[in-house]
Amino acid sequence: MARTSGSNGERTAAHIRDAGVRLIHRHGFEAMSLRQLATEVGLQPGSLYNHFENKQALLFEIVRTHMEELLAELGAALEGRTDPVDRLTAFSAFHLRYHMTRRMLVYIANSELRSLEPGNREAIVALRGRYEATVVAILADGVASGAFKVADVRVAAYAVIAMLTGVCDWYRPDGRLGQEEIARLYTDLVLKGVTG
Amino acid sequence: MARTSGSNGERTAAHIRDAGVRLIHRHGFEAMSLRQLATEVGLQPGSLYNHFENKQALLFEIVRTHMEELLAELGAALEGRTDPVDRLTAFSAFHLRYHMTRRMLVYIANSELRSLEPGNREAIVALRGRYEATVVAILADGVASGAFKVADVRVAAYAVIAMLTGVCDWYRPDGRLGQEEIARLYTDLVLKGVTG
DNA sequence: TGGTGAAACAAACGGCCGTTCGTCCGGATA
DNA sequence: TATCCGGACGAACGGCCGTTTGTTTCACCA
Repeated sequence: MARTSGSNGERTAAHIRDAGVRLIHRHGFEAMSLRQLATEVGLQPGSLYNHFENKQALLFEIVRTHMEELLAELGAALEGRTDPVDRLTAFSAFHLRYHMTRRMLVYIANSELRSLEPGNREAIVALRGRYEATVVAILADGVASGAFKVADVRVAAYAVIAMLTGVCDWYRPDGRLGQEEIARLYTDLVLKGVTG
Repeated sequence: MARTSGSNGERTAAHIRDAGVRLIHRHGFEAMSLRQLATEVGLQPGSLYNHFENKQALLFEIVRTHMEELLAELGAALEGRTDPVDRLTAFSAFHLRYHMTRRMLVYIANSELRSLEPGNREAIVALRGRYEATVVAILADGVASGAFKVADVRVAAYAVIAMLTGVCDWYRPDGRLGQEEIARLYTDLVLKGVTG
C-alpha cells in the first residue's frame, strides 16, 4: 500500500497535533513515543515526518501556536477598555474561559518548557513575558489611578495569574459549577485582593 | 568487583531519592531512565534494585514521603492557633516557606500523579484531600465567625492554594525578594481576598 | 488524459529501555 | 577467627526508541 485513498495533508496534520497534545499531556513529551502517536493517528511512524521536521519541532509548533492564540485573544478581550477595574475584570474572565476550555494545551505549555531546545524555549518565554507584562501594566495603571492598592505589582500579577490558572486543576465540564459562575467567584477574589 | 568499600545502604538510598527527584523534575518520570539515575548515583543499573522494588515504587515513595511531611509540618504550623485569621496567616506563611524550599518535590507531586498506578494515585490524592480540607475548614470557620466573606469556600480554598503554590514558578533564592518579604506580600493578598 | 508532487508504506539503522540473574566482596556478628 | 548477608558488579533478556530511506500510490492541474 502507499498513499491512502482520501488522505489530506491539512487534516492529517491537525489530527497529529490533536493526538500529540493528548499524548504529551498523558505521558510527558519525552516519554511520548512517535510510534504511539502514529498509531493514534492511523499512520506508520515514518509517515509522521511528512508533517513535521522532527519531534522537537512538533512540540514547539504546538506550544507556539497556543501562546500566539492566547496573546491574540487577550488583545481582543481587552480591546476598547481603558478603566483598570474594567480591564482586570475582562482579563480574569478571558483567562478563566480560555483555561477551562484548553486545559491540556495550557498544561503542556507550562510544564514542557523544559523539553524545548534553548532557542525554542527562549521564544516561548518571550511570548509568556508579553502576557505577564499585560497583567502587570493593568495593575500598575490601577495603582496609579488609585483604583488598586498592591505593595508589589509584579508579585501581585504572578499571584493573580497563578490563582486563575489553578482552575485547570479541578474544573470539570460536568462539575458542580458552570463556567460563568466560576468566573464570577474568581473575579470577586481577584478584585478584592488588589482593591485598596 | 563487587561490594564497594565504604558502601552504606541508608546513605545510598538517600542519594538515589535525591537524584531521582532531580531527574524526574528535569525529564518527567516516564522519561527518566534508571541508567541515568544509576550513573548519577555512581552505581550499575541493576544495583538500584537493592534499594527499591521497581521504578514505580521509587516514585510512590518520593511522593508519599513528601505529602506526609507536608501534612505533618502543616499540623505543627497550625498547632495551638484557633482564630481563623491567625490560622490562615500561619497557613500562608507555612505553605510559602515549604514550597520555596522544596520546589522540585512539589512540582513532581503535582505533575506526576499521572504516572502513579491507580492504587498509589488514590493514596496520594487522599493525602492531598486532607491538606485541602484543612484550608477549607479554616475558611469555613472564618465565614462562620464573620471574619471572612467568600461566596464559595471550596473555590476560595483552591484559589488560595494555587496562588501560593505559584511561588514555585518564579522564586529564586538569589532573586530580588527574600522569603520573608514574599510571605508578607502573598499573605496580604490572601487576607484581602477573603476578608469581608 | 498525462504528469507531477504530496503523502503514504515497509524495512531498517544503532541505541537505549526496565528488569533479572549469578556472582563475589567486605563489614558486622558469633 | 569463621560465617553470614547486605550491597555491589556485569552480562543478558526481549522490546521499544527516533529517524532515514526507497518505493508506491493517488489527487489535482495543465
